[in-house]
Amino acid sequence: MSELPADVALMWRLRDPGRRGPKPSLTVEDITRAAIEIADAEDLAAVSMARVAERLGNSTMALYRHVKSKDELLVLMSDAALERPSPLPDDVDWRTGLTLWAEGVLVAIRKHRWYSKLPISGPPAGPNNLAWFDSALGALEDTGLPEEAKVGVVMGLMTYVHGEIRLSLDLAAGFADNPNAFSRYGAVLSRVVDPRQLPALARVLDAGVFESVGNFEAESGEDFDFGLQLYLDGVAGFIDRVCQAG
Amino acid sequence: MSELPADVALMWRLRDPGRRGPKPSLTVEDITRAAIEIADAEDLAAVSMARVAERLGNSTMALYRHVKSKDELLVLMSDAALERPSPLPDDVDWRTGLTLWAEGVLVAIRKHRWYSKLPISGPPAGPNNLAWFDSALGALEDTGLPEEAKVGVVMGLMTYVHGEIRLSLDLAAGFADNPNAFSRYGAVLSRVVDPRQLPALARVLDAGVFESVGNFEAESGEDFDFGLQLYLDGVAGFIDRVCQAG
DNA sequence: TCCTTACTGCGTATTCGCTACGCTAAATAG
DNA sequence: CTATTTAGCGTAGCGAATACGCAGTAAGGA
Repeated sequence: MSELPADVALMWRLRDPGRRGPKPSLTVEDITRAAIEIADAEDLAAVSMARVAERLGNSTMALYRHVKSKDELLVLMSDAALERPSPLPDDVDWRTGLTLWAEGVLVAIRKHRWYSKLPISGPPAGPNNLAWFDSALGALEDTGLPEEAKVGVVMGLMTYVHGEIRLSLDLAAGFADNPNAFSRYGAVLSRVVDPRQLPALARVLDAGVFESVGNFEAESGEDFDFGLQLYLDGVAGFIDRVCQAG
Repeated sequence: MSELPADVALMWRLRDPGRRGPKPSLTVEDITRAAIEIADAEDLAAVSMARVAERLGNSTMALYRHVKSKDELLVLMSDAALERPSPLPDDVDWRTGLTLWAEGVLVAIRKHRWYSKLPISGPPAGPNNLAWFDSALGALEDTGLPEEAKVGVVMGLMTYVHGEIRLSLDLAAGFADNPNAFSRYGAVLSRVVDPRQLPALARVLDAGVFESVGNFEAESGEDFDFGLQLYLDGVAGFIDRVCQAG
């Protein structure tokens, strides 16, 4: 029985209950929760070991008895911040299932706007992340795809969904700083784009695409769904192809 | 004539050539180039103002005459690190064009493995980023899509491509640290996944999907192309639908 | 020519972050 | 009761970003 990586063991709460020594007054979960609360209230950049310890009424160095480094804490946060997915209804087709799934991810991450600023440490390994992974795979159960293809489809979907969320949250942050940033973007580009050198972009600007002010939240939701449905269209074609061949 | 944002002005080299005072011994391009060289050779984390200044034979604080903050420097790096796209051949259809485009982005970013660790500061605004944007829009020129739809398609594509690159570069980094990390991943999961709670994932593990060791580079390239083609399948359907309706 | 003025380079110092190290005290095993 | 393990934490080292102000330099104007 080889050792599991330390962060995985922590996320799954697999620790031989240490016998000797004083009772811990802190748990890893406390630390993770406190860090998440700070990030929620302020920013990921506001999460320092000192701030977390202060919020728990402990000294900075006490945290290092429970967490090897700040990076490890970030890994723990990346699993703990996601709540479990609610189970998909049994009677929906794969496409509805994956759409619901994607919207669920969106809802879950929107509660923690710092989430997509976390560094990627590796493939999903914590209980919550794996539960989401499982949920998406489950939606493909009746498609008849081979397991490896399911993994490919779900990986691509995760990439798209996380990328889109990252982008829209970051743009939303810039938007909050400066409410007319979006229409201003069109103005800046038209000052700088030379139609000789960037003709296609110039046509887009002429068409006024970046001038609509509108409701930013709503528009970014539309973009999210638009790209998602394109990807799912592709998946549908892929499933047809595989199943006719099989 | 309203002011452009400072970073945009710097990226486009729009600065009234200062008249009085000593000749600058540094330029913004020097600074940006030095920072990129450090990041290439070591890591994005190795880029500190002190290191950049040292490499240029200047003092740390001298940099601040040319760059407002380190964040601004990162923005400059994010444009300067991308070389211009080579023009797409004139006679290819949109799909071939976008595939070439995506591969070009992949090649360009692979030269700077720190690229996807940069924080997103906003929509593309520098000359190189906009050239890539223009290039992708140009590939859709003959499709008859309205300009706004082209933008949506390209935005989704950028999201997917950048997300996939980010993921694959980060996994590759973990892989370099520990060459059997991938097969180890399967072992870790099977230790931790309960088939009762995560049945779909357990089936994937049983099928041995995470046990192939193989050539990691090649496999990640396949995944990249697989997801890309799924997305482009979706775009093809979208174009058909729009053009039939129009 | 000489002064004014704007601008560059840079030394100093502050503030903040992560974390190695080692001490003290607590709790348990034998 | 003693030895051992472990928790909390104070101190200190190191490195990073950057505010501030001084000194020297080159152009414009008299």
